[in-house]
Amino acid sequence: MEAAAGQWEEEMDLRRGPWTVEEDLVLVDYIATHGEGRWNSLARCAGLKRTGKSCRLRWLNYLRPDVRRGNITPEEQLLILELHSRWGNRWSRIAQCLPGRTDNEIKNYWRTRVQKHAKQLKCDVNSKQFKDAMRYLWMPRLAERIRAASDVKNAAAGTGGAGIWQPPPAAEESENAEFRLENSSLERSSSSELSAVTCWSSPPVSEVADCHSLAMGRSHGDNFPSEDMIGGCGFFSETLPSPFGCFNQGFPDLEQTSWGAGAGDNDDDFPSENLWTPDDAWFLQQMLQ
DNA sequence: AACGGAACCAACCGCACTTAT
DNA sequence: AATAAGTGCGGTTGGTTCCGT
Repeated sequence: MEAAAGQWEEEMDLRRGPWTVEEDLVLVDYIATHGEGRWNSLARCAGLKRTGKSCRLRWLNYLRPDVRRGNITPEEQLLILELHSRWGNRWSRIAQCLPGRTDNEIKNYWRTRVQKHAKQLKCDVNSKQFKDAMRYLWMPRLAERIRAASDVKNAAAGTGGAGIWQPPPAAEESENAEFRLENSSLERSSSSELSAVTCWSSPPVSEVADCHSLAMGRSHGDNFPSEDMIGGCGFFSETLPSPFGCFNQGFPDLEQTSWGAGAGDNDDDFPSENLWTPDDAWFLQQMLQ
Protein backbone atom coordinates (compact mmCIF):
# COMPACT_ATOMS: atom_id res chain seq x y z
CA MET A 1 0.00 0.00 0.00
CA GLU A 2 2.70 2.45 1.03
CA ALA A 3 4.82 1.50 -1.93
CA ALA A 4 1.81 2.07 -4.10
CA ALA A 5 1.54 5.56 -2.69
CA GLY A 6 5.06 6.39 -3.73
CA GLN A 7 4.45 4.92 -7.13
CA TRP A 8 1.32 6.97 -7.41
CA GLU A 9 3.26 10.14 -6.74
CA GLU A 10 5.74 9.24 -9.42
CA GLU A 11 3.12 8.34 -11.94
CA MET A 12 0.83 11.25 -11.25
CA ASP A 13 1.57 14.47 -12.98
CA LEU A 14 1.80 16.37 -9.72
CA ARG A 15 0.89 20.00 -9.71
CA ARG A 16 3.13 22.60 -8.12
CA GLY A 17 2.96 26.31 -7.49
CA PRO A 18 0.02 28.39 -6.33
CA TRP A 19 -3.18 26.63 -5.39
CA THR A 20 -6.33 27.29 -7.37
CA VAL A 21 -9.70 28.03 -5.80
CA GLU A 22 -10.94 24.69 -7.08
CA GLU A 23 -8.13 22.83 -5.36
CA ASP A 24 -8.78 24.73 -2.14
CA LEU A 25 -12.45 23.77 -2.26
CA VAL A 26 -11.63 20.13 -2.85
CA LEU A 27 -9.22 20.09 0.07
CA VAL A 28 -11.55 21.90 2.44
CA ASP A 29 -14.49 19.69 1.49
CA TYR A 30 -12.49 16.55 1.91
CA ILE A 31 -11.14 17.54 5.32
CA ALA A 32 -14.59 18.62 6.46
CA THR A 33 -15.85 15.16 5.67
CA HIS A 34 -12.92 12.93 6.53
CA GLY A 35 -10.76 15.00 8.84
CA GLU A 36 -7.10 15.80 8.45
CA GLY A 37 -4.02 13.63 8.70
CA ARG A 38 -2.54 10.89 6.52
CA TRP A 39 -1.81 13.60 4.04
CA ASN A 40 -0.46 11.46 1.23
CA SER A 41 -3.49 9.24 1.11
CA LEU A 42 -5.68 12.27 1.68
CA ALA A 43 -4.24 13.93 -1.39
CA ARG A 44 -4.76 10.76 -3.40
CA CYS A 45 -8.28 10.06 -2.19
CA ALA A 46 -9.38 13.64 -2.65
CA GLY A 47 -8.18 13.49 -6.22
CA LEU A 48 -5.73 16.32 -5.75
CA LYS A 49 -2.67 16.24 -7.93
CA ARG A 50 -0.56 17.47 -5.04
CA THR A 51 1.83 15.87 -2.62
CA GLY A 52 0.63 15.21 0.88
CA LYS A 53 3.13 17.72 2.09
CA SER A 54 1.71 20.39 -0.13
CA CYS A 55 -1.83 19.66 1.07
CA ARG A 56 -0.79 19.79 4.68
CA LEU A 57 1.01 23.07 4.20
CA ARG A 58 -1.89 24.61 2.35
CA TRP A 59 -4.32 23.56 5.05
CA LEU A 60 -2.20 24.61 8.00
CA ASN A 61 -0.99 27.91 6.62
CA TYR A 62 -4.00 29.09 4.72
CA LEU A 63 -7.22 27.10 4.71
CA ARG A 64 -7.60 26.23 8.37
CA PRO A 65 -10.61 28.13 9.71
CA ASP A 66 -8.75 29.56 12.67
CA VAL A 67 -5.95 31.09 10.66
CA ARG A 68 -5.74 34.81 11.33
CA ARG A 69 -4.88 36.99 8.41
CA GLY A 70 -3.84 40.59 8.28
CA ASN A 71 -1.10 42.67 9.75
CA ILE A 72 0.86 41.58 12.76
CA THR A 73 -0.31 43.82 15.59
CA PRO A 74 2.14 45.68 17.83
CA GLU A 75 1.20 43.33 20.65
CA GLU A 76 2.05 40.37 18.49
CA GLN A 77 5.26 42.01 17.36
CA LEU A 78 6.28 42.51 20.94
CA LEU A 79 5.53 38.93 21.78
CA ILE A 80 7.43 37.66 18.77
CA LEU A 81 10.49 39.70 19.71
CA GLU A 82 10.33 38.47 23.27
CA LEU A 83 9.80 34.83 22.38
CA HIS A 84 12.49 34.89 19.73
CA SER A 85 14.91 36.25 22.29
CA ARG A 86 14.11 33.19 24.36
CA TRP A 87 13.79 30.46 21.84
CA GLY A 88 15.59 31.63 18.74
CA ASN A 89 14.25 30.41 15.41
CA ARG A 90 11.75 28.02 16.95
CA TRP A 91 9.00 29.34 14.73
CA SER A 92 6.41 26.69 15.39
CA ARG A 93 6.87 27.06 19.10
CA ILE A 94 6.55 30.81 18.89
CA ALA A 95 3.48 30.41 16.71
CA GLN A 96 1.82 28.32 19.39
CA CYS A 97 1.79 31.42 21.57
CA LEU A 98 0.08 33.53 18.94
CA PRO A 99 -3.30 32.00 18.24
CA GLY A 100 -4.16 31.95 14.58
CA ARG A 101 -0.68 32.82 13.41
CA THR A 102 1.35 30.26 11.56
CA ASP A 103 5.00 29.53 11.91
CA ASN A 104 5.45 30.50 8.29
CA GLU A 105 3.87 33.89 8.88
CA ILE A 106 6.03 34.61 11.89
CA LYS A 107 9.11 33.44 10.07
CA ASN A 108 8.29 35.71 7.17
CA TYR A 109 7.69 38.60 9.54
CA TRP A 110 11.06 38.05 11.13
CA ARG A 111 12.93 37.72 7.90
CA THR A 112 11.37 40.76 6.29
CA ARG A 113 10.66 43.29 9.05
CA VAL A 114 13.13 42.44 11.73
CA GLN A 115 16.04 41.66 9.48
CA LYS A 116 15.36 44.87 7.63
CA HIS A 117 15.93 46.81 10.81
CA ALA A 118 19.10 44.90 11.46
CA LYS A 119 20.22 45.89 8.02
CA GLN A 120 19.52 49.52 8.83
CA LEU A 121 21.82 49.21 11.80
CA LYS A 122 24.40 47.50 9.66
CA CYS A 123 24.64 44.56 11.97
CA ASP A 124 23.64 40.96 11.90
CA VAL A 125 20.16 40.12 13.13
CA ASN A 126 21.66 37.54 15.46
CA SER A 127 24.34 39.82 16.79
CA LYS A 128 24.34 40.89 20.38
CA GLN A 129 24.28 44.50 19.32
CA PHE A 130 21.06 44.09 17.45
CA LYS A 131 19.46 42.03 20.17
CA ASP A 132 20.27 44.73 22.68
CA ALA A 133 18.95 47.40 20.36
CA MET A 134 15.72 45.45 20.13
CA ARG A 135 15.56 45.01 23.85
CA TYR A 136 16.33 48.51 24.97
CA LEU A 137 14.93 50.54 22.13
CA TRP A 138 12.50 48.71 19.95
CA MET A 139 10.57 46.69 22.52
CA PRO A 140 10.07 49.52 25.01
CA ARG A 141 8.97 51.69 22.16
CA LEU A 142 6.51 49.11 20.94
CA ALA A 143 5.19 48.74 24.46
CA GLU A 144 4.83 52.48 24.74
CA ARG A 145 2.86 52.56 21.53
CA ILE A 146 0.61 49.83 22.74
CA ARG A 147 0.08 51.60 26.01
CA ALA A 148 -0.59 54.93 24.35
CA ALA A 149 -3.08 53.39 21.98
CA SER A 150 -4.80 51.75 24.87
CA ASP A 151 -4.92 54.96 26.84
CA VAL A 152 -6.68 56.61 23.97
CA LYS A 153 -9.08 53.73 23.72
CA ASN A 154 -9.75 53.70 27.43
CA ALA A 155 -10.22 57.42 27.54
CA ALA A 156 -12.77 57.14 24.80
CA ALA A 157 -14.50 54.29 26.57
CA GLY A 158 -14.21 55.95 29.96
CA THR A 159 -12.73 52.82 31.47
CA GLY A 160 -10.12 52.53 34.11
CA GLY A 161 -6.41 52.27 33.82
CA ALA A 162 -4.55 49.89 31.70
CA GLY A 163 -3.23 46.64 32.89
CA ILE A 164 0.42 46.18 33.11
CA TRP A 165 2.13 43.64 30.98
CA GLN A 166 4.57 42.00 33.24
CA PRO A 167 7.65 40.46 31.83
CA PRO A 168 6.94 36.87 30.98
CA PRO A 169 7.22 34.51 33.93
CA ALA A 170 10.20 32.36 34.53
CA ALA A 171 10.49 29.69 31.91
CA GLU A 172 9.55 26.93 34.28
CA GLU A 173 6.25 28.63 34.75
CA SER A 174 5.85 29.73 31.20
CA GLU A 175 6.51 26.28 29.88
CA ASN A 176 3.08 25.50 31.21
CA ALA A 177 1.42 28.80 30.81
CA GLU A 178 3.06 29.49 27.48
CA PHE A 179 1.86 33.01 27.96
CA ARG A 180 -0.61 32.67 25.21
CA LEU A 181 -2.24 35.86 24.14
CA GLU A 182 -5.68 34.55 24.84
CA ASN A 183 -4.82 33.83 28.44
CA SER A 184 -2.92 36.94 29.16
CA SER A 185 -3.63 40.57 29.54
CA LEU A 186 -3.30 40.73 25.81
CA GLU A 187 -6.69 39.20 25.38
CA ARG A 188 -8.51 39.93 22.23
CA SER A 189 -11.61 42.05 22.15
CA SER A 190 -14.59 41.14 20.09
CA SER A 191 -13.49 43.59 17.50
CA SER A 192 -10.58 41.25 16.90
CA GLU A 193 -8.20 43.88 18.09
CA LEU A 194 -6.06 43.37 21.09
CA SER A 195 -7.72 45.46 23.68
CA ALA A 196 -5.53 45.30 26.64
CA VAL A 197 -2.55 47.16 27.36
CA THR A 198 0.84 46.47 28.13
CA CYS A 199 3.65 48.18 29.75
CA TRP A 200 7.01 46.84 28.91
CA SER A 201 10.06 47.76 30.77
CA SER A 202 13.63 46.67 30.73
CA PRO A 203 14.42 44.04 33.30
CA PRO A 204 15.95 45.19 36.54
CA VAL A 205 19.67 45.06 36.49
CA SER A 206 19.90 42.58 39.30
CA GLU A 207 17.46 40.24 37.67
CA VAL A 208 19.34 40.10 34.45
CA ALA A 209 22.62 40.03 36.21
CA ASP A 210 21.53 36.79 37.76
CA CYS A 211 21.13 35.44 34.32
CA HIS A 212 24.46 36.68 33.23
CA SER A 213 26.48 33.98 34.82
CA LEU A 214 24.40 31.40 33.09
CA ALA A 215 24.55 33.14 29.82
CA MET A 216 28.25 33.68 29.86
CA GLY A 217 30.38 31.16 28.17
CA ARG A 218 27.70 30.02 25.83
CA SER A 219 27.74 30.69 22.18
CA HIS A 220 24.61 31.54 20.29
CA GLY A 221 25.28 28.91 17.77
CA ASP A 222 23.83 25.58 18.71
CA ASN A 223 20.28 25.32 19.91
CA PHE A 224 20.33 28.77 21.30
CA PRO A 225 18.94 29.47 23.77
CA SER A 226 19.26 26.23 25.64
CA GLU A 227 16.49 25.00 27.84
CA ASP A 228 18.47 25.25 31.04
CA MET A 229 19.43 28.76 30.16
CA ILE A 230 15.79 29.63 29.76
CA GLY A 231 14.88 27.91 32.94
CA GLY A 232 17.61 29.58 34.90
CA CYS A 233 17.08 33.06 33.68
CA GLY A 234 13.47 33.31 32.89
CA PHE A 235 13.72 36.61 31.20
CA PHE A 236 15.99 38.04 28.58
CA SER A 237 18.49 35.49 29.44
CA GLU A 238 21.30 35.93 27.07
CA THR A 239 22.15 39.58 27.39
CA LEU A 240 24.51 41.51 29.50
CA PRO A 241 23.16 42.98 32.70
CA SER A 242 22.44 46.58 32.04
CA PRO A 243 21.88 48.88 29.15
CA PHE A 244 25.24 50.38 29.92
CA GLY A 245 26.79 47.02 29.55
CA CYS A 246 25.39 46.75 26.13
CA PHE A 247 27.08 47.47 22.87
CA ASN A 248 30.39 47.22 24.56
CA GLN A 249 31.49 44.92 21.84
CA GLY A 250 31.20 47.79 19.51
CA PHE A 251 28.30 49.12 17.60
CA PRO A 252 28.36 49.88 13.93
CA ASP A 253 29.76 53.24 13.10
CA LEU A 254 27.00 55.48 14.25
CA GLU A 255 28.07 58.33 12.09
CA GLN A 256 27.64 56.22 9.03
CA THR A 257 24.52 54.46 10.11
CA SER A 258 21.39 55.49 8.31
CA TRP A 259 19.15 56.11 11.26
CA GLY A 260 16.19 57.01 9.24
CA ALA A 261 14.46 54.24 7.42
CA GLY A 262 15.18 54.19 3.78
CA ALA A 263 12.88 55.36 1.10
CA GLY A 264 9.85 53.22 0.80
CA ASP A 265 9.82 52.34 4.42
CA ASN A 266 6.14 52.28 5.02
CA ASP A 267 5.83 49.33 7.27
CA ASP A 268 3.41 49.49 10.12
CA ASP A 269 5.91 48.91 12.88
CA PHE A 270 6.17 52.63 13.28
CA PRO A 271 3.80 54.26 10.90
CA SER A 272 5.00 57.63 9.79
CA GLU A 273 7.92 57.16 12.06
CA ASN A 274 11.34 55.72 11.57
CA LEU A 275 12.52 52.97 13.79
CA TRP A 276 15.97 54.27 14.48
CA THR A 277 16.00 57.96 15.14
CA PRO A 278 18.81 60.44 15.71
CA ASP A 279 17.84 60.26 19.39
CA ASP A 280 18.58 56.58 19.29
CA ALA A 281 21.98 57.35 17.85
CA TRP A 282 22.63 59.69 20.74
CA PHE A 283 21.41 57.09 23.19
CA LEU A 284 23.67 54.47 21.77
CA GLN A 285 26.60 56.85 21.69
CA GLN A 286 26.14 57.37 25.42
CA MET A 287 26.21 53.65 25.93
CA LEU A 288 29.43 53.34 24.05
CA GLN A 289 31.16 55.90 26.16
C1' DA B 1 2.90 55.85 -17.62
C1' DA B 2 6.84 52.96 -17.41
C1' DC B 3 10.48 51.05 -15.15
C1' DG B 4 13.37 49.04 -11.46
C1' DG B 5 14.26 47.79 -6.92
C1' DA B 6 12.49 46.50 -2.46
C1' DA B 7 9.26 44.17 0.25
C1' DC B 8 6.15 40.63 1.02
C1' DC B 9 4.47 36.02 1.31
C1' DA B 10 2.95 31.44 -0.44
C1' DA B 11 5.03 27.44 -1.53
C1' DC B 12 8.82 24.24 -2.01
C1' DC B 13 12.93 21.65 -0.31
C1' DG B 14 15.73 18.95 2.64
C1' DC B 15 16.37 17.03 6.85
C1' DA B 16 15.19 14.85 11.25
C1' DC B 17 12.12 12.57 13.98
C1' DT B 18 8.10 9.52 14.76
C1' DT B 19 5.03 5.91 13.63
C1' DA B 20 3.48 1.89 11.22
C1' DT B 21 4.43 -2.45 9.02
C1' DA C 1 15.08 -4.89 14.49
C1' DA C 2 14.83 -2.96 10.04
C1' DT C 3 12.62 -0.38 6.77
C1' DA C 4 9.34 2.69 4.70
C1' DA C 5 5.95 6.10 5.13
C1' DG C 6 4.16 10.03 7.50
C1' DT C 7 4.83 14.25 9.77
C1' DG C 8 6.88 18.51 11.38
C1' DC C 9 10.20 21.98 11.17
C1' DG C 10 13.43 25.54 9.58
C1' DG C 11 15.56 27.43 5.54
C1' DT C 12 15.09 29.04 0.95
C1' DT C 13 13.06 30.43 -3.40
C1' DG C 14 10.37 32.68 -6.75
C1' DG C 15 6.27 35.17 -8.07
C1' DT C 16 3.56 39.19 -7.01
C1' DT C 17 2.75 43.68 -5.21
C1' DC C 18 4.17 48.09 -3.75
C1' DC C 19 6.48 52.33 -4.16
C1' DG C 20 9.77 55.75 -5.58
C1' DT C 21 11.91 57.83 -9.55
